[in-house]
Amino acid sequence: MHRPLLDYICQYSKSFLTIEEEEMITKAFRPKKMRKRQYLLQEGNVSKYTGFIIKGAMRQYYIDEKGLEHVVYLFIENYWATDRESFYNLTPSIYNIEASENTELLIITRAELVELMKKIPALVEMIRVMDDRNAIAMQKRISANISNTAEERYEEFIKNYPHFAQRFPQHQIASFLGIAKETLSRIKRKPSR
Amino acid sequence: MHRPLLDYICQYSKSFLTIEEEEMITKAFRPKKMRKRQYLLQEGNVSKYTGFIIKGAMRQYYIDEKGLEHVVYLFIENYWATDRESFYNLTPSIYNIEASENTELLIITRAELVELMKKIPALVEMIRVMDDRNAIAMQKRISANISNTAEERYEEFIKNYPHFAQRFPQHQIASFLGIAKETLSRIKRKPSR
DNA sequence: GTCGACCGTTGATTTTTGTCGACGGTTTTT
DNA sequence: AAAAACCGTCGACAAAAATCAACGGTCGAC
Repeated sequence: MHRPLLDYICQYSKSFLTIEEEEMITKAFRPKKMRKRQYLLQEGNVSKYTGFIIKGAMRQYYIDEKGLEHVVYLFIENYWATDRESFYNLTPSIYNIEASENTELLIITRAELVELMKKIPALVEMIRVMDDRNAIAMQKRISANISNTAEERYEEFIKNYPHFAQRFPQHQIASFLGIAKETLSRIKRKPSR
Repeated sequence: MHRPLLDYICQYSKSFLTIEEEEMITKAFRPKKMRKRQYLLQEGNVSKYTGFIIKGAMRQYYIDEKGLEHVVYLFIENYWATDRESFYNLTPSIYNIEASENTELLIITRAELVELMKKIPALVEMIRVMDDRNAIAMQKRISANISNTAEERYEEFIKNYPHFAQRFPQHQIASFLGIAKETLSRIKRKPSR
């Protein structure tokens, strides 16, 4: 079941892994099965693991002072789920990461990951490339948030992430886009052009 | 004039630089002086350089289809100015990076940076740490954008970046926060608590 | 099979924010 | 020194989106 992860590393590092490296990775990333509604991370805890999603879907959200949920990330296969700040600093997180479907993950702790990075250059390179792509994606999301209307943001979301709309309930997508669920419902109803 | 950069690398990589490393860095990062209103990057061009700001201030923005300017980043001393996507992929950028004051930079090309990273581990480590901090900062900005009102976003901005309010005109800060300049003017007028 | 959560939808209304036009005070340019 | 550009502010109004309340459908738990 580690194949998707190994492929992923090769793809993004643009290099090959030796058999020994593959074995080290397979040993370090432990499989974890989660049922729908289980938490990979709960508010107040340290984000102990980074999880690579093999099969399933998750969402990351926080609860504000008024008790309202705000979705900050949606994850499906081949995404990395963790609260980066908490995972790196080992500080308590304000976020929850919850399985939206029954989900299979490969998980690793910070200490294990640091060790593995010392031994496997391709992993370091993969992480660097992911950081870059992630920074670019976040920049685009910020651009959309500061300059587009709710409708434009939704259309862009559907265009860029067509699979997500089928996997997550509509009110969570609305939250992810920063709009009320009723507003999203009305946007979808009205004939776009 | 390279001292701030060398200090910066030591600080974030948590390691020391040898004399030889310092010399390599000093040779690779070239000083560039820019007058207010000059461009480090213009829309349509490749973001050829990454610039480390020694003295001064810059802003990164783009012009939308309606001809309106949207500020996506504000930079002051000890910030890195570049369009990451364009710099990394060598593709044309949609952004402009303009000096808001007379500014002194240290600039480096992608090819030079790649070479330098092969020779200086502390530089690689510094970039990794910066990527982390940057990802965390962007995540917070996204959280604020999807869940806070204009007034809350402004207060958070003032709290987290107190120096910026003095360095940039108010309408640029409004744009950065994703609100109309008139709205920001009204927020400031009204007695906050 | 029934009950209760969850989910999406709709209408009515309120709140927030944007747009437009105008004005006076600076600063910059010529 | 005059002209032009820039900047923040304000009022009136329009548009966008949030909020509140209610309803019917689906699905899972018991």
